Amino acid sequence: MKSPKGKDANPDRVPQPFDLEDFLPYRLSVTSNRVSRLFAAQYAAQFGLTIFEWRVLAVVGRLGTCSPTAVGEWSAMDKVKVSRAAAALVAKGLLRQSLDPNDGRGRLLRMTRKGVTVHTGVVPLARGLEATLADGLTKAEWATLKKALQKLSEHVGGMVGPDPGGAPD
Amino acid sequence: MKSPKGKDANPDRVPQPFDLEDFLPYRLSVTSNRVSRLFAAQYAAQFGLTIFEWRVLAVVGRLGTCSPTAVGEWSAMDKVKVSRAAAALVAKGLLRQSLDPNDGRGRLLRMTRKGVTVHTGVVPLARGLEATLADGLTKAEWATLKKALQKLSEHVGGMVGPDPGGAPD
DNA sequence: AGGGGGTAGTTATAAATGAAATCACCAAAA
DNA sequence: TTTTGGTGATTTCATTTATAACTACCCCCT
Repeated sequence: MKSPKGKDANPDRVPQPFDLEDFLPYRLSVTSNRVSRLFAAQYAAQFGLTIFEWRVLAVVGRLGTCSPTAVGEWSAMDKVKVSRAAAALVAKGLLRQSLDPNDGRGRLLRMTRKGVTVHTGVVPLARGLEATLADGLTKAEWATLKKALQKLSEHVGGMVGPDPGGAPD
Repeated sequence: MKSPKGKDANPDRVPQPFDLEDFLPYRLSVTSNRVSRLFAAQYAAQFGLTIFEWRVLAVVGRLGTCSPTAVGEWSAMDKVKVSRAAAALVAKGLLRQSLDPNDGRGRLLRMTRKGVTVHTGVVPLARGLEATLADGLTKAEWATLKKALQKLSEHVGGMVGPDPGGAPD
């Protein structure tokens, strides 16, 4: 329950009331976490994937064979997360990792047949879940939400370090 | 950099392109994390507080003397997080914890004088930072963003377990 | 040709987290 | 009054996650 019922017969609070409920960073965090948990539960239940694994799979699906670095750039994940998620996907047989013939340091990730199968299964799930989110809002609200998040993200991105991947989708 | 420059001369991607960039849960997560890191850095630098400590302080400031459970309800934090953050605040001398005279199991949290001082210092910082976020958007976008997050949060809250507090503000 | 400085990716170490166990207590029923 | 089931809060422990260190390599410069 969000706003506990009981009367607050409490005298000793500070003068200028500050409400977390109305504070955007808080709202953003709470909403993001709830959404993430919902999606994570579904990815896990239906395909045994974590959010980060799903992100990596999505990027490799999108780009085709590509480097872990590229995956990181497209998924806002740091290299450690990419490395671990990719290793997990390789272990599950959804991805293959090979050496980059053009750069001895680099690696290349590509989907296996099984990876493609899973990918084509997860994408509709993701889209479907996203659609159920959209259900709760008007078309206009949804559009503005997306745009506003994008703008906020860029605006803030300028005053903060590189993305570590953070909380899951 | 978000969209790496290089042409993708890559043939082997899946048929139906799926773009993480355009996927709301992803955008929400990335934005939330960036905002959280920005705020966390400021709270830490200026007042030596973590996000969770700040949340607890904000709630106790808002409600006055109250139980850890109440703090959890108002801050979307689970009891373990509240317990730890409260302990840290007590150690820092910003909060005092006492026994609930009406219930031997319960505890009561109240701010010390020092706690009040810090609170009245952090609140303007938080408001100021929030205002710089708002700078990046139009008034209308900001308002819709808040409303949309609220609605989304409630909409999703219905299909997911209780809030664990998750990623910081 | 052989440093020096830099990048790609992985691995190790330390700190943060969450689930479950624990402790102390309450309140209702027998 | 003792038992039983349950709640508030803390603590423990296994896992997750972040930070830092490391390995292997590239490339430019001299």
